[in-house]
Amino acid sequence: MNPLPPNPTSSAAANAGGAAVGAGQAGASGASPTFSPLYQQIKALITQSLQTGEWKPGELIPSEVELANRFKVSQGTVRKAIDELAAENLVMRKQGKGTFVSTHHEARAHFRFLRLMPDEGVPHYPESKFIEVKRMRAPADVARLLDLKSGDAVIFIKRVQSFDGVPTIVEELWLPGMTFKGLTAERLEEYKGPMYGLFESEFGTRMIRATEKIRAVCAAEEDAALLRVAVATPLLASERVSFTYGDKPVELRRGLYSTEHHHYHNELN
Amino acid sequence: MNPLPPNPTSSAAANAGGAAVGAGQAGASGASPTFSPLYQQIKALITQSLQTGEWKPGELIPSEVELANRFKVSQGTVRKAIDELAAENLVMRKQGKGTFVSTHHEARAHFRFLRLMPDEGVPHYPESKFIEVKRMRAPADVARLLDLKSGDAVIFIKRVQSFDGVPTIVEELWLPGMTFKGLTAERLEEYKGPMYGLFESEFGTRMIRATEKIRAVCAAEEDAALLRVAVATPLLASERVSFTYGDKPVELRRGLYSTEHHHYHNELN
DNA sequence: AAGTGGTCTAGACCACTTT
DNA sequence: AAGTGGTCTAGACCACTTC
Repeated sequence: MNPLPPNPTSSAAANAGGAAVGAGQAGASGASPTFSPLYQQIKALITQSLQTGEWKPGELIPSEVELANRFKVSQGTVRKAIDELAAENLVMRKQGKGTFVSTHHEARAHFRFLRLMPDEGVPHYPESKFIEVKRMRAPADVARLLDLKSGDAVIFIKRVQSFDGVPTIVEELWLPGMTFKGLTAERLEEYKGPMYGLFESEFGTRMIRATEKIRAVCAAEEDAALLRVAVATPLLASERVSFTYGDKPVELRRGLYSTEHHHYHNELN
Repeated sequence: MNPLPPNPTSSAAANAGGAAVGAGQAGASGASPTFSPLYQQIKALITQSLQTGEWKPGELIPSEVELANRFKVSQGTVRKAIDELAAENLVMRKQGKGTFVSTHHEARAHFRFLRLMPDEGVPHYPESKFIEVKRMRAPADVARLLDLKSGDAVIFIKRVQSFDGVPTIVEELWLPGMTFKGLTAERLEEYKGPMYGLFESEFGTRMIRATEKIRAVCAAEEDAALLRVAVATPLLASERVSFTYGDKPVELRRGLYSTEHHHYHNELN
């Protein structure tokens, strides 16, 4: 679209040759209502290819030189676009090898969204036990957070996670039924590794960021039993909404964390 | 130091003119044990000027062109150094105006380290009531976290913070006595604004990052009274260590947060 | 008009990885 | 040797702010 116009408007700087990208600028002279820098346009195009699956998680994307040729911009401009994507953890650069699409199938990815750390020793990967998996209609609060209509189909999951055999997390998840059609208890149980890896590989949905709200609560009877703690033990209550491309919410997760031997870790910059 | 040598080693690339910076390279030919990129060396030099107070919080630092001339490198190299400093919140760039040293005397800085948000409405700035301010000897655990020796002089502060008149946070702070010599209850009470602003202006110590550990606990009698909640109410317990330049720990803060009307907010990327 | 940071280009060489 | 990302330079123009 908009291929190689004279481009008289005040947009890209020394873009002498004329560019194959020109998303932000209307054809009219003078007025440029929605201007955005070239590298942002390139970044959007690359993100689009990530979203559509042209390059899949774990795969190598084209080199900077190749992308520069494709988009008819300089390598430096592509570099700046990829720099931002790397900062957002959408891709990973490896010197000498290339740039790879990020994936949740990695040890280091496991603790990107789970900030619960053991008080002593290195973090281990938790073991999951599923309590319940069912389809249901979204309650009003769930629907609101997932950008659905009240009563829309959702998948509900309840599970307990244990570290070294010690039950530590009990959590409930709600997923949009449309996006995760065909997700069953069997597939969850037979799948080894993080749930986000399953979502990514089997349902083409990659979580790229999340917001979390945390409070302190008292353990109710049922949760206390699952975590094997006394009733009224104080627990961390986390409500997490995860987003995929386009800031679309695709998971609501409400967890109760026992902080007997673990703590929630955060870095403030 | 090391001014304008022929610089035959394999360090900076097209650094044709010879550089005024050459920190990483020993004069010997061949071996370069602790090589670091030019822009990292520039970044370190700028950080040093921030630390020594050559440019004070809130002030304008020299322009990119000026710094490029001073360090005898290109503007692009200075730019990359400043880019990283801006990403770490040590400086703030403002197009057309210049680059400013970050300061805690800003509305937006107040909630950089305090992630407790009201469930409804916009965050207000809390009111402080000091319960206790005294000098003491550092207990072993405090000394360890502040990189002091057990028994070293520390300043202890206990206070309650209220939002819109509702007591919400009770916290205890420990500060190295050497760094904050002369800090008294009077100065704390007469000072309006965030404590980090006081530390920055009066003691020349700027907090630049922090790590936080959070757990859930039950309110003990004394804390319950201060927060006006029932005994055994679940509270968030935060332990925060703040660092200044050179990753030097200079504050330990243990806080109890009531999550009746507030929650701890976090963004996961 | 002059100065600042922001974007873009073109070309060079370096460090690392693979062939 | 060839290809990749990483660093560095030099020069241009743009958007924004101040004089």
